[in-house]
Amino acid sequence: MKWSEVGGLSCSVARTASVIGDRWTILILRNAFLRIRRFEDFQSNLGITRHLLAGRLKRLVEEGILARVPYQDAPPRYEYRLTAKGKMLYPVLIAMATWGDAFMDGGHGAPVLYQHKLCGKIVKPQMTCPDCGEAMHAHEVTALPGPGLKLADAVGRRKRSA
Amino acid sequence: MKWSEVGGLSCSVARTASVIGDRWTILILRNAFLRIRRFEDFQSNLGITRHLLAGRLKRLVEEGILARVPYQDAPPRYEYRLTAKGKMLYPVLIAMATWGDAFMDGGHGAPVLYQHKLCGKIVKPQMTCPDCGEAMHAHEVTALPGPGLKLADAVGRRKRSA
DNA sequence: TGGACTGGGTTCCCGAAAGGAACGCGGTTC
DNA sequence: GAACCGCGTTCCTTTCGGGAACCCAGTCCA
Repeated sequence: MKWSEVGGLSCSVARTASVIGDRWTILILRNAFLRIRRFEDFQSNLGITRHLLAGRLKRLVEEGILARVPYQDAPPRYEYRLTAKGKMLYPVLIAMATWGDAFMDGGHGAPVLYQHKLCGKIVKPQMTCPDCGEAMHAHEVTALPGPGLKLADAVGRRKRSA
Repeated sequence: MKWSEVGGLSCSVARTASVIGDRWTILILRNAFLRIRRFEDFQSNLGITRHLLAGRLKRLVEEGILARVPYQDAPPRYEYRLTAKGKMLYPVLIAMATWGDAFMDGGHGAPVLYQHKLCGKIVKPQMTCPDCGEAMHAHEVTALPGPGLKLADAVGRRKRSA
């Protein structure tokens, strides 16, 4: 399955999903952002089987999202650290956390709070337009074909009936 | 597997991942945001098997992310529309699209551009702090235990060695 | 100097889920 | 009344995930 081209167009969401679009990978990244870096720590913290963890870490390293770096020489040991590319996934994780806090908290409130170091406030991060600074919601955004578009999409085939 | 509690804590990311954390579900939601609403359209657009599509749509309806609403009476036909809860997932999809555009474009540029209707500009949405308005990056955020936290996390067990 | 330990994996087996394709079914159109 | 449409469901095969055991180099300790 060529996930990156699912949907009849070269879709950035599909390409991203092809890399981080499974539960374990998302949770590994979450832990990576929480400064967990070692095989044993990922394994014990997540309860993932060693087998799957090895595969996921390998994939993330291949994709340049994690880097396998030595942290001691004798015996040689490695840890997995987010690369710059990996760190750029933070908005995805934060968006998921924010949504989960809002809708899946089971009535107990958010399990984790996010404090913005620059201003010191506990905040719920939001997606904004870098141009006008306003929050961006689904109905305020228009998707347009870009330069990397390869194939026609089904959008517009059936005109919005609402 | 109780995905919502993986990691030894009731994690919002895990809870969100338990609902939308697989490739097909993400792509279905992407299409839903692109105003695709009908079984046949999802199926032909994504190439997903009818079997899996039926299951994913059912799950998303159960979770209150999509609503199955009739659009004609004879014969009775239904379409799947994002609920308010579903629409709140837009930041997750936008974050994924933005990341994919930045790192997975294969050198061809972004396949889809996002125009903010309020200001008319083509933008790359970003995560910001609603308090101070600055962009939020991974190293500028501190995660703190919140009221919904049930169990101790491994964070802090091994003090940041970097 | 050899036994236990540690970090970081790999192998094996089995049951669950995904892929692919065909089938079903109520209702409508020609 | 045959074809068609929208929306699924069933069946079968292949792949993937869960669980546990095993491995292995290097170190620590007696």
